[in-house]
Amino acid sequence: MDIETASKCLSELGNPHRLEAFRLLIKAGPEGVTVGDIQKHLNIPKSTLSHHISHLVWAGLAKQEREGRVLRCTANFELADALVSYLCAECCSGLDVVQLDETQNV
Amino acid sequence: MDIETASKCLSELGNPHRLEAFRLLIKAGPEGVTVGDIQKHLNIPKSTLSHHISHLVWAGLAKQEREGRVLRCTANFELADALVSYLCAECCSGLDVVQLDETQNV
DNA sequence: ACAATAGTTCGATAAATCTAGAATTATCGT
DNA sequence: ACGATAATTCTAGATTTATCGAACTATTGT
Repeated sequence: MDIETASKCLSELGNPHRLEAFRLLIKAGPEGVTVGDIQKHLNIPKSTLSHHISHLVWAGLAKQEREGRVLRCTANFELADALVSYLCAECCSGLDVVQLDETQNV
Repeated sequence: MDIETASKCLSELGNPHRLEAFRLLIKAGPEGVTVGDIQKHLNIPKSTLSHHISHLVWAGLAKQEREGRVLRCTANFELADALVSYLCAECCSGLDVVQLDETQNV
């Protein structure tokens, strides 16, 4: 992960609609969700949503695959992990971050 | 950390100049660096740099304190850590992230 | 008071982004 | 073939962002 890739990803995630959509993709796991599912959560016009999803795809953070009439979206988990690792290594002090992965409430 | 705060921070870090500047602030530690120091690294006009730094300050990611003629910039380490923790919890699978904090090369 | 240094603020321009309706494409069921 | 569903692409306007020279403010040393 270089700084150009990182800033590209951060820029794309730096939009409330896209961050929320990406969060849904991550939470959905490898099965992903359809564009329609995302729309139900975000409640924005289809064309606007489609534009945001294409941003995520362009940045490599998500991919889309057709399944009949629906398009299934999945997160790029490797890239998401690489981005967080980059931020851990380069852009945070690392004091209070690790334990959050071990357990959320200690 | 809520999603609005997170997307605000990510948006500000989603610019190569600002991400590089912020990285310098983090690496500098609590002593921080001056605006002039940052300019030497980024090699962009003063007014442009000042604009970017004000973005970071506006987002709460950095602060500035006058020391005589120079302005010393420091990162907001708490916010940086909170942002990374948020991303770990909400926006990554968490499989390959933790160990990077323990050691970089295993 | 003056000159030099460090940085910000102003102002203007160019470029990118966000939004969303309308038209279009793709697929499925009958 | 037709209608319904799912989503994209097109187009355009409004807003935001990035850039940077010029002018300005603050501080220090002489």
